[in-house]
Amino acid sequence: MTYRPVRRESVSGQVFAALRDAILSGELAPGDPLPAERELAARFGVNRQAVREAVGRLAQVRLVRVSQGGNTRVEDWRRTAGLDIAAQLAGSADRLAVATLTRDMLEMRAAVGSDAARLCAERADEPARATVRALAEDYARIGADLDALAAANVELWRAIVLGSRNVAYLLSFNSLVAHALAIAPVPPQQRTAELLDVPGHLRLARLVEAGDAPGAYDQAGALLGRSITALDGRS
Amino acid sequence: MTYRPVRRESVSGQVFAALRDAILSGELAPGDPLPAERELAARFGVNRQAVREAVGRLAQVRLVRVSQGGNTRVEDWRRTAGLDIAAQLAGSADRLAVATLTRDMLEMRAAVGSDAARLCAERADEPARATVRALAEDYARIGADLDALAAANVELWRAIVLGSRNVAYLLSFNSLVAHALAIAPVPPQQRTAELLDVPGHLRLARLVEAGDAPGAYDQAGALLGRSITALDGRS
DNA sequence: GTCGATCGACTGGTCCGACCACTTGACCAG
DNA sequence: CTGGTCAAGTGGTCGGACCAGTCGATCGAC
Repeated sequence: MTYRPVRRESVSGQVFAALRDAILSGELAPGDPLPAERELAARFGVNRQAVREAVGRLAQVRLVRVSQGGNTRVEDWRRTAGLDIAAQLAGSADRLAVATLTRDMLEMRAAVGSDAARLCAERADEPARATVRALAEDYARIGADLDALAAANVELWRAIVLGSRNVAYLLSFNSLVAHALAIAPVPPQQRTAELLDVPGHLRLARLVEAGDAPGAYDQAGALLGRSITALDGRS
Repeated sequence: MTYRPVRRESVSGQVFAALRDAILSGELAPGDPLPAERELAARFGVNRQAVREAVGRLAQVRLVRVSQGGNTRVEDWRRTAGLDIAAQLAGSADRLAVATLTRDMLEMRAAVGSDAARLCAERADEPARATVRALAEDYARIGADLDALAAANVELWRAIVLGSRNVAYLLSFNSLVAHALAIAPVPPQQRTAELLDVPGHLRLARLVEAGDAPGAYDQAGALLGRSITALDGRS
């Protein structure tokens, strides 16, 4: 048998998850007041502090809005929540399938990634270009191990995004990576075509290093687009 | 004189802000252990609960990682943090200028927005298309009031992003909008050219409604790119 | 001396019960 | 109708206690 880490979640974490799911699933509709903290504490059978921590985290991701004296109200996550809750949308959201979510992430990755490659070719400094080149060469040395390729792929792309000198892209990239791990492990078999295209990645690195912005943009789009079409079939 | 809301921030909010700034500014380096909660409470002169709430929020945005028994350690926000902290990077981050951050946001908006327009033209259902059309017509009726245009612009784009049926884009859009409000009010004078191009927005809406994906993509890119170049000059 | 178990100090996690600060709405006087 | 008062309810803070893990120093067996 395989040994996996024992499930060990803090009380406040469980409360957070429960409320989050209730909100994302629509059970608690936008505008609804959350039950009072004291009541939630009683209902969950935990201390009020635990509830407060959970609510604080919910507020941090803008799933609720608290106001002293007044009620804590459920926000409309479609209008307020940020990319960081995407992963947690998988099971809980209305009828949102994992496949759809994955497709969405891949699409965004393609849009952001190719523009980052363009900017990287345009304004990365020398060290950054060298890093991209080195990581691309590492990538080429790996072989056919899909998991290793996926890991190295993340590092290569991180270097490209860093080279783009665009913080927004960098932070989005972090979210996408984090969620890719959180959701279904981004079916690597669906990324086979992309990951195994070693020459394509080398070419991308060369274009970036040469400062060929349009070329890098196109090549990045070609690479990243592959996994999307691989995933299509319903849509 | 103008009356603005009195500044009123909760204790835990202040602690959160202080620690966040210390991390984003590099004062607390990645890997560093955070002082113990009890000590932070003493140093800030607040109760430990307040500290705990602040730390919980920091963990939620992945600026720190807590582990029972062990120390709470500072994460490398460049590798872990999500888009939601972007706004708060403005003053605190290393040497990150507001102008750069704004440019980054605009660039991302352009990349995401134009692809969203493409997808919206491709797979929005009828009601969604009708909404886009209606909002574009509203937009055209506003006139030269830049603030009103900016507000209507957000709604129009929200409809387009919704029509794209891509949740990742939707959530990113939320973050971008939220932060645009948080940072410098996105110098509207730098968006003048974009905002005042009413025919351009109407054309975009028509292309979306007609299902012309490439056309919508190009038109969106043209509109959104304008504010970036308007902001350039150093770069 | 090396290895391993033990133990204690320290850190985060939870709980209790109390009080403060604020909002809301009912009520009442003008 | 207006404005003020008041009580109830809600979030915010406090302190002090104890539980539950981690980590390193210590000490015994080999």
